[in-house]
Amino acid sequence: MTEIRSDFLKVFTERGYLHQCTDLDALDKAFADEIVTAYIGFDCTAKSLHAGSLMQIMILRRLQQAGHKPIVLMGGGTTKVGDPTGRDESRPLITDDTIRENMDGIKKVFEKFLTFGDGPTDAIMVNNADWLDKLEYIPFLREYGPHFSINRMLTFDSVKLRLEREESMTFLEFNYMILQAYDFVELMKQYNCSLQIGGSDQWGNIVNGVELGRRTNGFSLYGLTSPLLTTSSGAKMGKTAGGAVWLNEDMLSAYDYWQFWRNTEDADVGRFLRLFTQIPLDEVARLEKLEGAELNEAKKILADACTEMAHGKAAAAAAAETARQTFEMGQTSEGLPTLEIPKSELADGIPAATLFQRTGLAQSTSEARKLIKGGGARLNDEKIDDEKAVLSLADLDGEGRIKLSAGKKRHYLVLPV
RNA sequence: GGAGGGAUGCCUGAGUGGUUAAAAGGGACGGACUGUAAAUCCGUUGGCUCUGCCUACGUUGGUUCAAAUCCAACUCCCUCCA
Repeated sequence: MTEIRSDFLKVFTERGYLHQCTDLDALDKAFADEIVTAYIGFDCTAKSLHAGSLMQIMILRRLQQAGHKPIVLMGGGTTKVGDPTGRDESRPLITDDTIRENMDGIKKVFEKFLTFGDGPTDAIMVNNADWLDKLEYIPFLREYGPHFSINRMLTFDSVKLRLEREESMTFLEFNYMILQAYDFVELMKQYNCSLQIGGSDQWGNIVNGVELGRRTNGFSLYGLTSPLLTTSSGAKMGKTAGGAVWLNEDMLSAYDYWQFWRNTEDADVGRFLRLFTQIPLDEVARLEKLEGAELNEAKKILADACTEMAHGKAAAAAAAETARQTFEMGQTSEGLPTLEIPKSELADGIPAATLFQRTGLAQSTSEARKLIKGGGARLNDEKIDDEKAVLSLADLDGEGRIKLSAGKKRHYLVLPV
């Protein structure tokens, strides 16, 4: 193909967001000549999005910065059906109430990354339940059904893999791709949205939408996908000791979020800097060349930049400072996660295992006991040897608090009140 | 509607009357080594008021001194036939 001309696609390819495109040349021309409206859909299966969706969010942010219009499509309708892509089993059905709650939680994160409003390049958020809920079965089937070939649908990975693995796929799930295709056409009609972006696993769904638009209305639609993200050691992106790396502060603290990025594998630093920060490419090139322990500096810059975007400058700085005190100075920092317990309870004595369980450092008191037995539990930085140890006021440190640690990285402060 | 196969711990998957909280692998967590990395090695991996007790092999009931293992019914899934 010829040289890429548009600013957006230049950034998109240089930074490593590009996986596939339905027609890169034509799309490049569109981006160079006009304001393109593009959308990415998000399922409402949890109260917050997690790091796995961060790449899509960054893409919308970049799109807006390059002078185009992003649409955040909330899957209020499609979540009721459940995307079978990449799943061996049907999703459990989610109730309407839960979907609504999830959507409210997810909305919050976009305000941090995008500028919403009524201007030509302001982001908008729409909910596909607005049109999907109203569909009438027979008219919909008659109008759109003829454009879908079952033969073809069976060849899409989302369906094919299920059938090959001899897992069942219900008719409900089978319809997901039809609805997603219809979304695209609807967004084109309502908002002149001509581009759908998504992860590479969404390719089949996206292509369906592009074709449906062409067949029903003669639209010229485009599809663009980003690579599926895994860490260099092959693990799925977005897991940490405590579970998923949520983007909402009430699901995962800024400190833990910062820690997640700080713990990036060496081999991923450059890639993550390009994908998840806006640090200039020449600076990224310099950072990723650092060797050995020096690479840790790059990881801190990555963590700072990511945390700043998701939680704000102040929270990022606080998280970095807490980490510095905890790991580099070996001190007890105010910024660590904190649990308050009644002073009277501590005066009576409280088993260490129970306290570990209450902070969440251990899932159960049994697990806490095993942690102690295995030598991974510490009290004010001293190893706990007795799994039946009982803590009391005598265990408070000079500052009047107790620091509990599970392993080297997970710490908690217990404050008597 | 008919015939057959299946449902085991976070996941995959062995076990087909007692020594089974249940092999093995994966994942996860902890330890060692390091650089708050990876790889490697070691340990742990149902819960609790923990030398004991309680719950667990789809659900419910039964046989037995004893069941994940045998029987019956039910639920769900798969395959083939109509």
